[in-house]
Amino acid sequence: MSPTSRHILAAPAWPYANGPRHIGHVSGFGLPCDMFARYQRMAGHKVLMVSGTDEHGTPIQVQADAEGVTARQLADRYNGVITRDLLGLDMSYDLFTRTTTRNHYAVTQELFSGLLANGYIFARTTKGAISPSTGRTLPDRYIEGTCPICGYDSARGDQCDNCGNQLDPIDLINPRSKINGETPVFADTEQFFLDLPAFTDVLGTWLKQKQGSWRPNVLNFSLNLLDDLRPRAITRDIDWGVPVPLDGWRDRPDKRIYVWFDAVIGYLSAAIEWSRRVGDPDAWRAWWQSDEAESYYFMGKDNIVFHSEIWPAMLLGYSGKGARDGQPGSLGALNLPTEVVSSEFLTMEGRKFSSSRAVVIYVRDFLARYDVDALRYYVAVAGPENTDTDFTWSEFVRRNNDELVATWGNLVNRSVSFAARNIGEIPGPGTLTDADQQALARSRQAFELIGGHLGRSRFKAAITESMRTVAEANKYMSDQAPWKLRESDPERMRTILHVVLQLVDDAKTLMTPFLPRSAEKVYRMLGGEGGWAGLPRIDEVDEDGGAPYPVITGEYSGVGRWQPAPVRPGTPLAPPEPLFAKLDQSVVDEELARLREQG
RNA sequence: CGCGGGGUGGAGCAGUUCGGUAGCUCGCUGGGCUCAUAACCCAGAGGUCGCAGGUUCAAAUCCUGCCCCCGCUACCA
Repeated sequence: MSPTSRHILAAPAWPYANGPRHIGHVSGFGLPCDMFARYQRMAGHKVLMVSGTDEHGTPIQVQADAEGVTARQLADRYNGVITRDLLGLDMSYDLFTRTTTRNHYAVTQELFSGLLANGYIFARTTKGAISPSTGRTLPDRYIEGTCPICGYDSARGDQCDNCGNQLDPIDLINPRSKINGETPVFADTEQFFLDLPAFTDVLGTWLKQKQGSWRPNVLNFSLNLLDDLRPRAITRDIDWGVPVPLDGWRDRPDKRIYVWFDAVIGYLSAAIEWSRRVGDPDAWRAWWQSDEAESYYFMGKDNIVFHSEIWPAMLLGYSGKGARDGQPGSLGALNLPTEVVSSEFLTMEGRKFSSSRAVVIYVRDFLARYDVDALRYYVAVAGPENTDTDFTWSEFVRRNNDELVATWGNLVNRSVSFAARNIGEIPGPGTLTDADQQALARSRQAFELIGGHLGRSRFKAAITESMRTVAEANKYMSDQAPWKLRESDPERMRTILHVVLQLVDDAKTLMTPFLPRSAEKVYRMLGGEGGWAGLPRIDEVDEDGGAPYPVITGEYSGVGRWQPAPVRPGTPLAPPEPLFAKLDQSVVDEELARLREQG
């Protein structure tokens, strides 16, 4: 059974570097993407999972100003924080980098230049809001004033929250900056625009091919947007961002490429950076330019438009495939996403996550108190895969205790400790009964079934099926009751234990994409040597002697395979430590109290 | 306002594409077992699928209208 090895790009959204990650940030797309990538690697495919921190844009600039630091300093800080958050989650990035690298600047400018050369980017003068004290673009949502329609005095620049009407900030009565209260100036400003309407037909043809394979929340939404594509400004009056690569613009301190334009390019630039770091500068092409290559993008529902319309339009335009055709840029033609996988949102105890209102649990705080696999299990089984879901501490404790500990943790514990105390090693099989054969066959069949779910990003179905497989192993052990045979039939007892431990070993493999760290423990428990799950690490790197920065990377090839592996009779066994910690009910009250204190 | 997603036993969800006596996990009740982190195994109770109509021999599943929650609506990311 040697499936054709495919090249699979796993592309999780880039976290914005304005603060530490909370579990809402990572539950929708980060962890699911990691589960997907881990499965695909185990299935024998060549996976490239790249991402990084998204560090440009107005919010970081504003926050930096407020703290009296530079945008660069703020980005450095949160790049470090987020990198550690994601490492703690065992996210198996081949490269987790950032958007403030020279490489990323160069790739962004190349995409810009290619789109410009093909006529898909044009300059236009528009009237925009400018902060008089800084000269920077003041985005609509940073402006408030009195609604010209209903008179509400805290209308936002783009919409009135009172009457619901869409607004233009220039129409607001007494407009003011939400940043510092000053009155914005509406001035003519020249910006570059991406000609999205030039891609309406190509995008429509492409999206319609995805009927039946993409989740409906992405596809229906994206198809609908096609009717109203308009040119989108891709530069801003700001000094924090990628410079516009044109004479007369390059050195201007007041014009930069818009953060979203450069952020999505990160998927490509990070792949290129990874290639250089592994010493094979063209390696990225296998994931971006081969007809057979596949790419899967994971994000929250608020980012669908950037991944299903804008980024594909950029890829098409750069490749010379829009309404005006053109030539591919110097990198060559680039592939469109195979699939855009969007999650819905996680809420927290019935409310939206909000750092400012302290409705939040940060990844680092969570991991300081609980197992990473307890969180990964919760996200897999109860995450916002198809609908918004609510994280509650009581549900977390229940899922941990009554499902993860009771079912999987206990199977490992009862089987390994029984075998360790009564035999001391993995016993060999005697004659297998029908029940034995059947249990082993069911376990083998689970690989295809669960693998199918994982390959289609159906994580909830996959983990549920995995747990069902574990429950069947528990039932097999109960039915066979080896503890009754210690005196009467030790040979039969050894056979049963052999089968049970084989089931445990299989289940460990099935659990690896979801719960890599505990799978690693079970692997060792059963005598495995070397690495199994492939855990990431942080390296300090730099570019040509520039300032060092941390990246997540790791060696994930040659680790566990998605197939049963025979246990080795004779392997010594020791009574195990519990795989997962059972949580006391008081955890719920403590965490709720902590939330109240913060809020 | 428009568009998209969701509204299924106590809790959390699947099922709705191709309509046919409502399914999973947990909890609950009763029983069993004792290898195991009072974990494991068996049996049972519990819902008519947001609301109101309609189509059909038959609807959670199709059609119409309405209500509620979430997101997007393009210079927040």
